[in-house]
Amino acid sequence: MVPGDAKNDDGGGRVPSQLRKGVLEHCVLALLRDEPKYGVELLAELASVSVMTTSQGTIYPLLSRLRREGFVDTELRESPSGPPRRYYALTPLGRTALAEFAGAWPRFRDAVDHFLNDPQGDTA
Amino acid sequence: MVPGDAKNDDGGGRVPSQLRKGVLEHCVLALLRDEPKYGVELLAELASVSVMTTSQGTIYPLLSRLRREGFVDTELRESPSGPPRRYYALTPLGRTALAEFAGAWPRFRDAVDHFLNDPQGDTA
DNA sequence: CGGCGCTATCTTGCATTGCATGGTTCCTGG
DNA sequence: CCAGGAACCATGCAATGCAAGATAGCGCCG
Repeated sequence: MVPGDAKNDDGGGRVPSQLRKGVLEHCVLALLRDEPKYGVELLAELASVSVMTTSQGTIYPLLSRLRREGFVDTELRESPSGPPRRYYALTPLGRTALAEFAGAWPRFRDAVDHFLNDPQGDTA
Repeated sequence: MVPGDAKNDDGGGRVPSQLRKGVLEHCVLALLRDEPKYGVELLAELASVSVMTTSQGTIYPLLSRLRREGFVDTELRESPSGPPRRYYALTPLGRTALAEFAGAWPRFRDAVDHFLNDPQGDTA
């Protein structure tokens, strides 16, 4: 098994992996907002908030997609020790997508909160 | 096309359909928390919060899955006018699943908020 | 100098799940 | 009887996270 892989994080609260669908991509864009980062670095920053822990098999296909669709630009840089790293940087298109998601997310989040807390539409 | 179908709700705020993955199912469980409901009724209540608008092609396979996995129990009742309706009611297992999700959701929600608002881990 | 392990990237195949489309059944109204 | 609507369901597709495995550069230690 490849080191750095993440199994199901049952400790403390299992979050169905399906929840991450369509969100992980935008979290990655958010992480790139201020500066370019490379794959393993992104993986570590995601894992710093345990529910977002994911694996290389998830992040690399995702990054390839972002690149193919023009949301990020890449640049190969040498590492001080180890193989070269591929850095990903937001393009203007990527920034637009991030802003769109940032606008849509609160509506979605509040909708789920609504159904969980007030499923019958009771008047509070 | 079947009446009552919902296309992409672009008006007012596009929410990627992938976002709903793994959430819709639990919203349905939440809607059934207090009383049994039938398919078209669930569809209408979901649509009352526009970002959750979905179609029959989504809800019926989902309900079948919930039934197959023992989260809901079903009962056929006659309608005052029209074909009989299949009512879905939560089983104890379904309540457990709902409670689990209700516990996991806030962690997930806060994680996304974190990345969107504070991607670099800055101290506020 | 040669093997081992670490960092880092990438590929393949699969499972889950929302969605579009289309079809069937039952009831009501003309 | 026929038209139309309400309600249910099945099929096939597409998006995407994931497990598992392959490859390559670099440094350490024997």
